[in-house]
Amino acid sequence: MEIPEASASTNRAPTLHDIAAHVGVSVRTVSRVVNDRPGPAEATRQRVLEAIEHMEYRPNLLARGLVTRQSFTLGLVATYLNDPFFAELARGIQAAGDRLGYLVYLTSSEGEPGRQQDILRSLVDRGSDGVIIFPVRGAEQQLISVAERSVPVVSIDHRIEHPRIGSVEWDTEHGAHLAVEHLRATGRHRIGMLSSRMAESVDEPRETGFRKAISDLGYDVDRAVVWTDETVEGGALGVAELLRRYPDLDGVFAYTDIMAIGAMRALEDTGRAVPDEVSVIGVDDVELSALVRPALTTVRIDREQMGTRAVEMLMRMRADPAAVFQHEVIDVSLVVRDSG
Amino acid sequence: MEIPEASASTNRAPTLHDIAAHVGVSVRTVSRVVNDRPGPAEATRQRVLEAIEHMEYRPNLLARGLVTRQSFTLGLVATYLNDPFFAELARGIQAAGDRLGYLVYLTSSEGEPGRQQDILRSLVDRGSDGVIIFPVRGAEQQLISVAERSVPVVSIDHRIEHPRIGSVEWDTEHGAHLAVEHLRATGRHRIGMLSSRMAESVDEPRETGFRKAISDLGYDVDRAVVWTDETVEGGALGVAELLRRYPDLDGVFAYTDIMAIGAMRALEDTGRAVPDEVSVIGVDDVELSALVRPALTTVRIDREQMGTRAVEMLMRMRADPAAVFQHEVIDVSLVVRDSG
DNA sequence: CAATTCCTTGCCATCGTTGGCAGGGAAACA
DNA sequence: TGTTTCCCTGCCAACGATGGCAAGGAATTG
Repeated sequence: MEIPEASASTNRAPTLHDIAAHVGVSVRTVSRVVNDRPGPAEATRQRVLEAIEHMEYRPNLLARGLVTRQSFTLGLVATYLNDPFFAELARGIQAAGDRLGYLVYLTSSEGEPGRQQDILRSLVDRGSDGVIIFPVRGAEQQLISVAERSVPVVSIDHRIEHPRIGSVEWDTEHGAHLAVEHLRATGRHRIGMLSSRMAESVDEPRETGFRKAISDLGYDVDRAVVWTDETVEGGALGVAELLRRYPDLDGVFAYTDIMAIGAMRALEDTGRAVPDEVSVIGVDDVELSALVRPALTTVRIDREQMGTRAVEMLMRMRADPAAVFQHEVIDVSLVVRDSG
Repeated sequence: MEIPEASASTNRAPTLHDIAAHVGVSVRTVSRVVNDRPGPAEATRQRVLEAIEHMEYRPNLLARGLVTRQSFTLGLVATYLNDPFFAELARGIQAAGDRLGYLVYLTSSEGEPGRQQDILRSLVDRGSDGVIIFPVRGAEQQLISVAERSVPVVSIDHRIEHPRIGSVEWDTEHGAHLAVEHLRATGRHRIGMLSSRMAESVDEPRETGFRKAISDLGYDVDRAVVWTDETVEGGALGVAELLRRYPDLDGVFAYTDIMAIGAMRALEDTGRAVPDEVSVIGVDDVELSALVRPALTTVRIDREQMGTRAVEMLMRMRADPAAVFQHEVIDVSLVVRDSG
């Protein structure tokens, strides 16, 4: 009564060694059973399996990863975690990874190159088997470093010209066309775009599509674009700037739904009715867009499909490290609701 | 010229061994420098640091974790990833973990015990240093198993009576009081509650608070509660059921904002004006709630603070595994907007 | 019955790191 | 100059798993 029982419940987890000792075979044999590899006789296999069950053995994935150089871990680097867009994308990626036994590190760069660098290092240090990333514009070199350390990288929504980096993109240039054409078909002719601050210094398909689509309208295409944050506030600020430039503004094409919603609120605050006086169209089709009033007209991009395709591409790159230049483009479609 | 240069760019990452060989010291010495431990002379330290810099050495965290039994990895098990509530919580947790050098596995149980079990195993197998979880009700035993494998567990919003499991909760019973009192103060007397399906078989503070707060209204408290999914659709379906029971319904208290929004949409669809005919109050104060129209009145629960506190508690449990019974309660407040 | 083959199993090294301990050299003391 | 002390440094084992190879035994063949 005086010696307290060793707390069996907090014991170290059993290892291959413990199972081997218990059954009376070698560690190597147990390992073969665990990995379902040929060798062990049926009788041995059964005894080992029983011990595994009974002792609640679970393989140590750190140790296994050290030898096999596979951690069954994936990294997702989003931009903003609280943007519902990424949440839905993460869901698609997680679901796809899940089927293959992968667990996902979810992180966010907050759009800062320094943070992105830290995160990428952190992922590589932990032996991630691949990285799916919404790259911060202008920090492509970081991705190249990762890829050259033999970690597959898939870039989302932004093509990077490097033989070891794949990409999955939406055809947002086409999406911009659809949006602007819809605005024009409904009689709008003073159309501005709220673009992303991240797109300011690079060619961005949504902007390109927008510029092309309004180029014949007879006013300065460049002034029709405002760069701002990809947030609700950013959208509100951006539309205020557009109104300053064009008091007769009657159509807005926003880089994301979130920005479009900010724009709608700001327009209402200045007493302009949406869509009666100004139409607003976004891009993404986040769940929220169907819930706000007026419900947002938007260019739908399929995030579940994106997640699946990105993970599949990663797996292909893993299987064949020499594979080169993979770029996939996913179709988009216009969802017409009430805002435009 | 005939022998192609070994592609330096895709070489294996350098190890302690490589650094040691390059500088001409032992692996042990390099390890000491990397970990900033006393021993190496200043001159040696400098030479090693230079080599580390020059060869771009990064420690292999799998190998380190194997020895030290620390992976600098945290697991977060949410319920639904696409619920903005969790996205904002994840953000708080990630920010807190980040400061301490931890990376976060983000996963979702989808409310299914089986999935929760798989995820927990997966996290433990990868040597996670701790788990923060929104537990599936009725599957508490799974958490206990994890805790007894010496992995700290912090449960969110649901207390589990076990010495090795901590919890961080919001005072949602008080929140329910605030909500119902506000409804009554604004003249409502036929008030129903949309509760969570997960709460059907257990005592749930929000329900308890609700029941107490309407107990003197003179109608059957039990019939005033409907259990439904924590989704937009769930909210819509639930409010339809409440209307069937009480055609003169004039107040709704929902388990979450998302459900409240679904309820608002369903009420509008039946021609009932919010808040003129029926008031709606939610719980959470997700970003979305300020954006929908009418803007949602809600019980605000602070998710950033929650994330920080949960991570801090995990660290305390790690530091002192014998620590027992930690339960923290975070205050809530009513945010009055337009819906009620 | 001896030789060959196949099936099963075990031993040893390895992955990249850290912990414990011992040893070498220089500095400090007597 | 001999001895003690204190820095530094390096060797070996360990963490928990897998890979390559060899060895033991049974089964098959000549």
